[in-house]
Amino acid sequence: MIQLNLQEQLQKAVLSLMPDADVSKILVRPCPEPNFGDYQANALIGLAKRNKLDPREFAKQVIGKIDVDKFCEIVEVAGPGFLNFRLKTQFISDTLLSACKGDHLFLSASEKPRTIVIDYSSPNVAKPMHVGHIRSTILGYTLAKAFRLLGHKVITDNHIGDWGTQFGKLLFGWKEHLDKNALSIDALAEMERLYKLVNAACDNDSKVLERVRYELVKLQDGDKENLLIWKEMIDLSRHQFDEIYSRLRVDFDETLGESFYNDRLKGVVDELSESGIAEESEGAKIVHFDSKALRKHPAMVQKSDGAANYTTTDLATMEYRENSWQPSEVIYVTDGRQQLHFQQLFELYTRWQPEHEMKLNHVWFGAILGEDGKPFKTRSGEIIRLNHLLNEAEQRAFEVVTEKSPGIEEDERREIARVVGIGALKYADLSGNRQSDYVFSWDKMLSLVGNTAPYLLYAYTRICSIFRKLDSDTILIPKSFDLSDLEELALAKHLLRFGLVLEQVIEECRPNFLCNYLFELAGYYASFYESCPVLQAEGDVRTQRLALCDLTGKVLKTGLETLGLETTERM
RNA sequence: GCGCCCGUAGAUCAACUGGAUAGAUCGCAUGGCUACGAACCAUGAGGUUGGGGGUUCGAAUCCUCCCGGGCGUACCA
Repeated sequence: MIQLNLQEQLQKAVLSLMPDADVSKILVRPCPEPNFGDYQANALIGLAKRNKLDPREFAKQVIGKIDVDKFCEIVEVAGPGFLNFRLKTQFISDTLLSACKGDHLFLSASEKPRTIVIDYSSPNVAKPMHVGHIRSTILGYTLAKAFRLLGHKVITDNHIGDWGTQFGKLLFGWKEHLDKNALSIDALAEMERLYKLVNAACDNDSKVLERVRYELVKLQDGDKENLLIWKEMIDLSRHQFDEIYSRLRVDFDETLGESFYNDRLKGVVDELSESGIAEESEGAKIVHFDSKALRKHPAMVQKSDGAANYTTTDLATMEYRENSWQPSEVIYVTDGRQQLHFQQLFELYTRWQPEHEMKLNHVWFGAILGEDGKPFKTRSGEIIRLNHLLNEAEQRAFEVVTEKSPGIEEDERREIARVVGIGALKYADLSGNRQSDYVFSWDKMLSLVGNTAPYLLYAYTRICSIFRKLDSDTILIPKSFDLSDLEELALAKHLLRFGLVLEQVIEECRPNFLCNYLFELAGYYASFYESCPVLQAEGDVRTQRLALCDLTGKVLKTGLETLGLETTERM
């Protein structure tokens, strides 16, 4: 917020000196080094050079024109022509005060709310959810929260894989090899067993393969029995998905699976053919692209057996979303291996519907690797089931809570362990750059020390602990903030940056920015907590410090909620 | 072959997209509980950012060439 004010004033000042300058890249950002100031602008150097001016001299002229007295001390020129802004304590105090009064929490909702569709999680029916699904689920949900916090309208949609060639194998397996007892114990495990069994049989028995095709065709033609089995498989799968989502506290506005679009697929292919976008090749229908990146990678919209494939389904899905919600942006959260598919899809959709104005955004993430450095694959090797992972997370957290706080009743320790364990798991996934691959490791994923959820939750419980000791009528709104201790000032300045970080999160779709921010906030709070007694302080100082604790607690809680983490008052 | 991504402290990761002395965490070393919760804090050691060349006031970041790794590359999604 303040940063944008400074930026606006700076751009005005530049324009008054250089009326036709492009000021869109004259940005203000936080200083990396507090000794230099609080915010800095460095783009003047380049601008001056391009106009053959002395950068330092130009910077001084800009300072002469800029009007930021309300917020800042004297603006300084440093180095080759940086501008350094240092906030006035009075301004920081005023901002904290208005936050205490509930006017804002260091962020402001967008004046132009956008509608955004976010597509995440998307598990496949009849396959257990495993570690590979967690990134998409957690990332997508967090992004939805962040957009909403900033005032945007979000529609989340779980595009589950409930249609496709795998059902031929599943139907055959279900009819010939189903173990009803196993199905009632763990439906997804049984369905997965059937799939693997038939999949293997197909490789060396052409009769099985024939039968599998036959079952698939019957399903596609609307055979009653096959449809019933298919529906049962979906129901059983969704039941287990919902259990996981409930444990992760993740939800969706819509769950429109692939099959929802079946009726539209033929129409899409026909339109693409009629308009000359798609053409026939070796019995299939494909689309060629002109762009350099895709020239050698045509997309297939209909297989040679006449069935549509996922490109077609995704086109129909996009059309439905555009018609239903008129979003300004559609975000797909999937792993990086699907980059080519989404490039094709986006280009193809724009050719098919040239008038659309949606921003199509593939937010991809890196692979999860096994301990051996090889990619985690569903088919080969062992899968770590999401359920198992969540159990392990809670169990580890329970052991630590029991060790650290044996005085707490077991029921409460269980609840704390749930919040801390699941939180640690989510935080581990969100705190890294989403595009990096990571090696799966129990210890790493469920670590409870260092830059992890427990560190942030612990800071929050210490704040709660202070307020538990207060009388209910204690005044929490000071007259002003002195911020005379360095730790108070550093904490206060960091609070002011909350909104900026959230903007960066939705701009880049990178929740790790928020993790970094909250980790730093907890760090500033810990330092403040060590050197600035709160309850022992007296008078105005006490009130001011209590208010700082309160604001820190609110920002921490809001930030953690945005990451999908619950908080706990004790741990 | 072509395309995309990656290589940063012993390990795991950051670095606000070209900014100032490359930062954290784990581990290691030292100090701090008769202190609002020590799941904490403070201090220290640890780097030729895979390598060479280039662009400029300034490069982990952009260009180029090597070395090493991952993924993708029309009938799975």
